[in-house]
This record gives sequence, C-alpha cells and structure tokens, in this order.
Amino acid sequence: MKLSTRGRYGLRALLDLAVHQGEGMVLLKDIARRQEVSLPYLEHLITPLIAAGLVKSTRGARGGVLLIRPPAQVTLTEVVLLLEGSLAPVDCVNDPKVCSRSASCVTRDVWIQIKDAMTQVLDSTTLQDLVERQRQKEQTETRMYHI
Amino acid sequence: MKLSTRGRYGLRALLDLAVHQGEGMVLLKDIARRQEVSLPYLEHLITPLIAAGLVKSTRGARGGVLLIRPPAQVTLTEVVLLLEGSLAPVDCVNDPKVCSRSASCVTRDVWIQIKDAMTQVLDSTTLQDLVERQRQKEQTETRMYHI
DNA sequence: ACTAAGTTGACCATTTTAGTCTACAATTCA
DNA sequence: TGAATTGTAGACTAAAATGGTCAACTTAGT
Repeated sequence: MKLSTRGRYGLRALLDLAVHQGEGMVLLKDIARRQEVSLPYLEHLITPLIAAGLVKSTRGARGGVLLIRPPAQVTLTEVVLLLEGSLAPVDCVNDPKVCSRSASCVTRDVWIQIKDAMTQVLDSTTLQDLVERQRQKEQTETRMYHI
Repeated sequence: MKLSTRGRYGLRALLDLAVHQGEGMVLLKDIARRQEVSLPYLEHLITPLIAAGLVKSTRGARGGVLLIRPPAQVTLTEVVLLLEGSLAPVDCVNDPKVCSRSASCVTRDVWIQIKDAMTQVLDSTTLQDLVERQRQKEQTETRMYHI
C-alpha cells in the first residue's frame, strides 16, 4: 500500500513549479536540483503532466516548463491520478468485472470506503494550499532561527 | 498505491473464519476452496495471523484453525497492519528520519492526512461488521431470487 | 552553425509479488 | 504402533513493477 516515487517526486516537482509560478520558465535542471531528483528521471515524471495539459514546456535555449493553470485550480486528486493511475487500492473498485465475487464481496465495500476517504483528502487540497502551507513553514522556521 | 494479494486474500480468509466462528475447527482447505485461493499460498497468509495471536491453529487429524477473539473485537486496522505492514503511503510518515526533508515537507503532511483517513475507516470496522454486512447481502440476494 | 533546453525510447538492475514444492512435525484414530 | 490427516517452515522461482540510466533526437534561441 505504498505510493511509488512517481507520485511522490511528481507532486513535489509540481509544487516546486507552483511556488515559482509567475516567474516565467522554470528549468527542469533547477527543479531536479531543488527537489533532489535526477534530471533524467524527472523528465520521465513530467511527461504525463505535459501530456495531460497541466504543464507547458518549451524546448531549446531559454526553454523550460511552467504550470498552465493557477495553482488554486489544481487539486491533488488530479495530480495523483495522473501520476499513479488510480486511487483504488484494488482493481475491483474501479471495475467490478475483474472479479466474479464483486457483487457480493463485503471486503470490496471496505476498499471503496478507503478510496473515497483518500479522494476526499486529495479533493480538498490544491497546489495553492500546499504553496501557502510551505510559506508558512518557512516563516515559522525563520522566526525560530532568529529567537 | 495498490494493496497486495496478501491483504486482500488474508482479510477474506479472516472474514471466512469469522463467519464460521463457533463451529469449531475450520480447515484451511475449506477456506482455500471457498475463497478461491490456493492452499499453499493461504498457508503463507495465515502464518503472520497465527504469530500475532489472532488465529489459533491445531495440527493433525481433526486439526484446523479458528479465531481466538470474538469478531467484534478485531478491527480491520489490526488485520491490515498485520498483513500489509503499515498504512503509511510513504515511509517518512512512520519515520521522519528516512528523509532529510521531512520537517519542512508539506507533501509529507498530505500523506499523513491520507494515512489518517484510511486508519479512520479501518478503525471503525470490525470483522463482526463485515459478517453482518455479508449476511445482509445474502438475504437480499435470496429475496431477489424468490421475487 | 552552435548551444541550450526538453523528448523519446531503449535498456537494465533490483526488488517485490505471487506463488509452488518438498520435507517435516504434530495429532488422531484404527 | 502406524497410517492418515492436518498445519509449518523454508527453499525456490517466474513474472512484474520499480527506479532508474543512457543515447539519440528535436526544437528554439543567439
């Protein structure tokens, strides 16, 4: 029941992008450095986000990537769905036909509840929320440091 | 973000055991047949449950397995924890030290929320709840059949 | 042209998953 | 006693997923 690095690194990359929203093109190289992910690997993580129209990329000199929509309009559900494929802990949640027991299976009902609970958390959080939480943390840390 | 077959089959085996609670020893062979899991594999799944003191086993002729505690006193949190190891979607949720970013990482906070949401669902459901839901489903199905 | 990006796809090592198989230990019962 | 029955333990394995790297390519600026 673990998230893969795609989900973890991918969300961090997107958050990094949201933090630098409005500063023009962001280099993948810089995201990779800040988020401590290898550049070749990050390139693979960013691909589905570009394909989905969440991120815009420009090649060549002065190229880079940037978030297309305002961070407040990007929910984490959308992001995690793109990166991980699905929130269902077992396949029968999305498609009852994969298991002949689906109709009568009460454990399936539990997995549905689990999925719904996760969806609710992710639906109610946007990239903007994360940006704000991060700024708040940074501020608190700085204040702590000065005391 | 998928549950492994250990968690899925294991919970089903335990539910099967709960349904037959009070009928004396249950044969692994019968659980395997009813739950459509191979016997050798089921043996592996049941082992940690025995080790954890959730299930009692007796070898030899007239042997079998049975649930030690009443189904109402076994939460799904306990079961899934035994079978899957942890509910944390990423390791830093259980142990902040595995990542140097933990203290300042806002994505980690999201994963903690996810874990808490899952825990809440599983904490509030016992094997007894599943037994009752299953009996209710069976009843409804039978009634549907007769109409 | 040259350089600085991002893009694509092939490739690969390691780990996890989902099992099977064999030998063994304990228990009952004829 | 010993044969049948049942669970136990561990070695083993095939297949898939994970977590990458590398090289060749495309595109855009200077």
